[in-house]
Amino acid sequence: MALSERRARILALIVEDYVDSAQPIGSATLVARHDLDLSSATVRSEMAALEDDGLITHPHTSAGRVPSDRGYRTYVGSLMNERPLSSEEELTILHQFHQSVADLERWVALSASVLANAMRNAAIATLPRPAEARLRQLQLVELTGERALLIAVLNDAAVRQQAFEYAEGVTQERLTRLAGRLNERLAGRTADEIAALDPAEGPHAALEALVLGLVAALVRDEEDAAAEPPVIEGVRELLRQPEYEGDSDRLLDALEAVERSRLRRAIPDRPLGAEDVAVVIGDENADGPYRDMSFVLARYGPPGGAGGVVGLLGPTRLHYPEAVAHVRYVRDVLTELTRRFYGETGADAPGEDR
Amino acid sequence: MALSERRARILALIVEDYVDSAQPIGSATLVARHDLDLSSATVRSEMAALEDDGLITHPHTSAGRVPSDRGYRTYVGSLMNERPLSSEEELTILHQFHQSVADLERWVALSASVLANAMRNAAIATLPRPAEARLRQLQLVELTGERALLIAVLNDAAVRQQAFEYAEGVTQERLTRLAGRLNERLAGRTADEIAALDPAEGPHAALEALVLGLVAALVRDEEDAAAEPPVIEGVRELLRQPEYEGDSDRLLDALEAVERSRLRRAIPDRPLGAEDVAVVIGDENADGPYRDMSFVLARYGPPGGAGGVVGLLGPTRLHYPEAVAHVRYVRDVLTELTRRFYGETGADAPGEDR
DNA sequence: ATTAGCACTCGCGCGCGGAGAGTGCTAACA
DNA sequence: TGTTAGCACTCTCCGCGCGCGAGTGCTAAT
Repeated sequence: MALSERRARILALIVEDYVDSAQPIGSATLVARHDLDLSSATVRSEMAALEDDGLITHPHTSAGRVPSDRGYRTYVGSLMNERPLSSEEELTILHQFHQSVADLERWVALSASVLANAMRNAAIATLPRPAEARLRQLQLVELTGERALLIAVLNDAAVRQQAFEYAEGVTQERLTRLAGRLNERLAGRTADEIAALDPAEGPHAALEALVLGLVAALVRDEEDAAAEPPVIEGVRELLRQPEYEGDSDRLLDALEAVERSRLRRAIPDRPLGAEDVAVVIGDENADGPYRDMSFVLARYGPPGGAGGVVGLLGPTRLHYPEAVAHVRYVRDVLTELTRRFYGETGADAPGEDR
Repeated sequence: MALSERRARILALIVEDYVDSAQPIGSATLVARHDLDLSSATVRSEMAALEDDGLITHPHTSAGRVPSDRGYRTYVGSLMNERPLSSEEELTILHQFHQSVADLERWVALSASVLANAMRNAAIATLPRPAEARLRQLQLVELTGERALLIAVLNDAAVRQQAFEYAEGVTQERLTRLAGRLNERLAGRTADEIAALDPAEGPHAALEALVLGLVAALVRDEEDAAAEPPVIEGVRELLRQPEYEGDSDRLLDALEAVERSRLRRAIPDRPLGAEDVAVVIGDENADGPYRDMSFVLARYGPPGGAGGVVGLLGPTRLHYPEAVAHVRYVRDVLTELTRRFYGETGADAPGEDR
């Protein structure tokens, strides 16, 4: 059931007006606001048809029309045109990155912050996870006579630490020697490879086995995209949206939805394609609290390399064209920064020198 | 103007009833609920006196009485008795710590979580900061030809990292030698001492100076208690309190108040005494958003050693006796864990073996 | 197919009035 | 002199009815 051009036009106008005003849109208002060459009666009959198709609804009999989730989906899928950012907008965004220190974690948080600000909604971003985690180097530091710290540097330059205890008193010197020995055997290995290694013989076998186990666990965690919940910014922007105004219950529900541990599960774990920006609208979300919200997500990071997810979270009433454009651009910037951080020399990307 | 015993008793009852019910307390209700040997008229005249003293107020003419901030202050200062925790309550709390892994950062977050749960309000905790930060050990790891990672382990077992770039290509081997040399010179030094060191001579002088500067900055940051904002747990518990029910504006204000960067500034930086639990009530707070909230805070950590702050944040209508008792106990547990983590063998403390 | 006209619906804001909780004052009482 | 019963008074809260206005759906004319 392809929409007639006129009907599609009307749907698009309803979506756009409603996104702007957060008010149900009436036929007369629509005609007036856009100087349509139609009477309000005609628009009404088209609206009735759109409602039959399940693309818009009525809050109640005597109110204007509001897009349904399916209506937004149709709009996003085939009706909207994706207004790319102006170069000023791009510069404003780039500028914020250039002011920050050269640290991947900051950049990730900054991405969310930039998106949240630009779109006046919440934004999320996950730290980059390598496609495959390998140990780069480990170090052992004595804390007290029977307590030590294991520090592991991974191939994605992440530093993980873990304190542990052991029975016998061990000196820093012995720990350093052990670290040196282990580095030779473990550098560049994956968690599985480390776990499969033959246990050592000799006097320090117990300690060595202990450390081996810890290292394997640390490396394994690193691959697990779900390990670290995403950062979220702009929660207050989100909650200031009119959908929550004066409705404390919905507001608290939304607050529950943006809890980091909950978000970790809500983000689709199926890897997003490299190029596209995914839009998940309302009831397309599996998890309850997100049923009246939308995600606009993209994967960042070089193809096949370390990467994460960055994107927006808002009510279904989102400025989708702007949202997609912003997410796309921030993703591109972040991909380039990631690439540069890991020192791969890839093709040039949107952000120029710094 | 010392309160007569009867008047004090009435104030205490008003505070306690109001804390329980969140409803203004009328004279008749008070008499009925507590079987007072007084008529409501007598209570009314006492209430009028308490109101003259500024200890309670009227929301409006025909409503019951509500404690003022000064009323709470008087109650906390001299009227309440500090119900210590029952041993079941203590065990429940200890239990939660024992189930967690042996990691100080987790423990700190857990403390806030435990407090928030027990008191159905928000709770905060800062990571421990050493009284004096010293470098324990550093390590340099090559990332790419012109990018490396500096890892510093500090005397409080904290691990800090910082990526940096330099012009010439440098091998891991050279970095390792440099790290070894620097460790000999820098181990156990404070930021000031590191910054005051003579710059190196020779071929790697530039690189060495760069690393020295970074190390000094990292160590200095560590001493800065304000560097890392406190963790906060139980925000939703707090916002579910009746004071915010149905009032989205106040709710959003409170949400602003619990933002971590804001909390960092709100926590009194004057070091709390070792023993006491500090209660900051309503308008005793300098910062606006906290004017109708109360903190119940305590310092944890061995005296003179590494420590932080743990405590509660709620509306002024708090169960102060329980709050103080809980904060005190969690502080004691956390102090003991901190002490154990750093390997000092101090006197025994509440938590027993694990 | 489009449109003007029209009756109808329903949410929203407003004013009103009564119920209920609580106060403050006064006068009587021990 | 402190305490208490009695009473008038004050406000808030809540439900109710009502009119306004925006908007719909239908019908009949173009």
